[in-house]
Formats: sequence, structure tokens, C-alpha cells
Amino acid sequence: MTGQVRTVDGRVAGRRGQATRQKLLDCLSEMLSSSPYRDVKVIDVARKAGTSPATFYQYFPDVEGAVLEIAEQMAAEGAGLTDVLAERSWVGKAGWQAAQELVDGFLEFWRKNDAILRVVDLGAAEGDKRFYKIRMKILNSVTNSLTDTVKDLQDKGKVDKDVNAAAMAGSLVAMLASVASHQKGFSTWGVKQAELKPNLALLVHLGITGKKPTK
Amino acid sequence: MTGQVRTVDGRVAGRRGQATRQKLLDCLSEMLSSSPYRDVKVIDVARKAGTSPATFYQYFPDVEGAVLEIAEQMAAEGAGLTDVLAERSWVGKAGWQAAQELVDGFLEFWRKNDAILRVVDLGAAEGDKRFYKIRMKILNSVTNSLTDTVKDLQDKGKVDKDVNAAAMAGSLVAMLASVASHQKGFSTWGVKQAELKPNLALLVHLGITGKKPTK
DNA sequence: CGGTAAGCTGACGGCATGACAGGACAAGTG
DNA sequence: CACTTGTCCTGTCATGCCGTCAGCTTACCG
Repeated sequence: MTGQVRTVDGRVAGRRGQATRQKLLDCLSEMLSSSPYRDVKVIDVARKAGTSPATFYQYFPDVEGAVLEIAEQMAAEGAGLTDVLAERSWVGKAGWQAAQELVDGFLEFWRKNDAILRVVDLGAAEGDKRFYKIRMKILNSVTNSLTDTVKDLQDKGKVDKDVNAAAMAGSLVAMLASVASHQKGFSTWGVKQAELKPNLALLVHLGITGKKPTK
Repeated sequence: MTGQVRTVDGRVAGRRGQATRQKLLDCLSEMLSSSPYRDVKVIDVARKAGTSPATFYQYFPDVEGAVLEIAEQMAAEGAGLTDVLAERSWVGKAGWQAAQELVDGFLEFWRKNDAILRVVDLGAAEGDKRFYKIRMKILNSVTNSLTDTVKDLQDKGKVDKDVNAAAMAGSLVAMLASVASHQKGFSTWGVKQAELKPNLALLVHLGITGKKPTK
């Protein structure tokens, strides 16, 4: 299904090739964490990986292409977000707990992968299809799960019918993502992480169930 | 207050100088709307402005510097967001209206300035102080106003005391900003703008007042 | 051991960067 | 009108990154 890993000029990559390819990706990842996206140069990545720029171009069309690759890996292995939500009840105290754990898991996931995520976010915001597809892929597990939850509650008559489940879920997820990327901004602003989380959880709970949580 | 406009090498810019400087900024703005941030080159901006790269470097240290300048202008002139909220009541039907108008105004503002805003967002997410200061400046009017509203409702006993007003306001604003940048993402996802807005307004209302709106 | 494909790199033309010195230009002065 | 002054712009240049190619080295296989 995944197909073989191929070089730009069509050869199939063998063991050694895949290793250098991966090393390049790792180094790129590191670079993205330590310097602004705009200043990440192919030559630096190559140097850091102990190889030459030409090698980089053998495996990736450009920096963007490599970033997409990293994001793809993250989306694949990083089920990360999936299990945060599996089959949870949103009624009563369990609901409050679900909201809290969702927030926790989400922020943690974002913190771990912030460098790539903000590049993906930029690409998506710029309207690049490849980027917003992968962004969706990453957020899908959470968004879909939340959407289903809302629909479910609507069927049971616990949530107003005029709520658009997908829009609500998407908005909440967007909020979490945005807050996660700008945590530093919040703290200079005088809001500590510890204070932030319960408020986010509260908003999530309000959004999903329409009611204040019972704690 | 603003001080004189100065060139990089310290001279004060006269009438003609300010004009070309502004032209460069305008062209940069356009460029940012039409091509990815990473690919915006000084030479292109200069060409578009009918001048040379050397001229660009006379007025700005680099592309980042110029972007900050544009953002600063936007923050200054673009009170834009301020009047969306002036002295509004959040009780009863008025509250629902306030929420709707806030969402409307916010999305509109973002749509108008999306190109610069997403670059500012990136800079802020990357931890650049200059960028997140200006981001705060832009969002401050709304955030502060919302914060005050929440505090006010808390004083009147209408909102739980354990809500952190600033965290709540900040989170809601972050949500609006994020959704605004990714509207295209939402639409490929099957959620139309018209459906999005009321849901955002609902969330804002829930967050601020803790209650469902009376429509 | 020879053939084949994978893997890597030196080298190169092309282009962007960023600095400088000097020319063009407007405005004020005697 | 010539002269001065200070602003404004650009030609040019050294430097460095980009992206490609030909060609060399290495690994694998019969």
C-alpha cells in the first residue's frame, strides 16, 4: 500500500539510502525547532547530516517536500491523538474528565511536535492543498470523534438540533491547536498553563454538551 | 510619538523617500498574498515596486523587518477590531447579538489582512518576541474587552468565580483567529461559512456568559 | 569476478543577498 | 545662476545558496 520509497529520479531506495534519507529528515526536524522556517537552508540540513546538498535533492524535491514527509510520518505513527478519546462518555462527571484529558493530550501532542506543526499550519493557511490535507489527517481522529459525540447527543435530544456538529468540533479543535502554538504568548500575557487548561476544558465541555460540567 | 521614519543608515526619510518606502511595503503585502512566505524574495518586491534591491535594504534590514512594519501599521490604523465591541451588553438577546457581531467583525478583519496575519502568527509561534508583541497588540482590544466583560459578570455573580477571565478571553480569541486562517480548510471539510458563524458565536456566548444564548 | 543498480558528491551556472560608493535630483543660499 | 547640501537611488561586487548533472564509489547478485 505505502509503495516503495523512491528517489527523485526514480530509483528505489535500499537500506543505506533509507537510512540517510531518514537522517536528513531528523536533521531537518531539529533545524526547524531551532531556527525560523524561512531561514532553514538545504545546505545546513545536509551539513548537519554529514552529507551534501546534492544528496538531499536526491530524496526530496525541496524543503517543503521534506517537511510534508515528516508531517506524514507524524500523522501515521502519531496515532498520538487517537487514543485520547476512544469511546468516552460525555455525561456527568465522566464528561468533565473526558474534556480535561482531551485538553491535556492535545497540548502535550502539540508541544512534542510544535516545530513541524507550525509549518504545516502555515502551509495550510497559505492554501496549499498538500498541507491542509495533512493537517486534516492529523486532526481528523479528534475532530471526527467529537463530531460523532455531538451528533450522538443530538440524537438523544441532549443538544440542540441547530448546532452543526462538524463546525463545532472543528472550531474547538482549531482553538486547541491555536492555543497550543501560542502558549508562550499566553504566559507573557500573565496566564499560566495551569490556569489555561481548566478553562479550555470548560470551553470544550460547553461546546460539546452545551452545559456546564459537573465536577 | 511615532518618531521620524529613518533609513537603515540613520538618515531621516523625506517626502520622496517615505513614498518609495510605502510602495515597497505595499508591494511586499501583495507578494505575501500571492506566494508562500518562504518564497518571497527581496528582489521580487523591489522589481514590483519599480526599484532595486539596494533601495529595499536602505529602508528595511530584511523581509522580516518590513513585515513587522506592515503589521505595526495594521495594528495602528486598524482599530478595526476595537469598535466591534465597544460597551456592549452581554445579557439576554443583546448578548447573542454581541457574540454574532464579534464573530462577524473578527472574521472580516482577518479575511482582509490574512496574508500579514499568518506571517505574524508564524513569527509568534516561533517564539520571536517582536512578533508576539505585535500579535498581542492587534488582539488586545478584543481580548481586553472580553476579559473585562467576564470579570464584570463574575462580580455580578453571573459567572463562576473559578473561571479565569483572561484565559477564557484569550482562548476564544485564539479560536476565532485560528478558524479565520483556516476557513478554506473548513470548506473542503464540508462546513460552509454560513454554518460556521453561528456555531462560533454560540461558543463565544457560552464561554463569556456560561449560558446558552436566548435568541 | 564481472555486471548492474544504488548511493554519493564535486563542480558549475544561476540567482539572491547585503554592502558601498557614487551619481541624480531637489531645495535652499549668496 | 552657480554652488552647496542633504536626500534618494542604483550599478556593482563579493559572498553564499540553489538545484542539476556527470561521474565516481559501493553494495548486491549470479
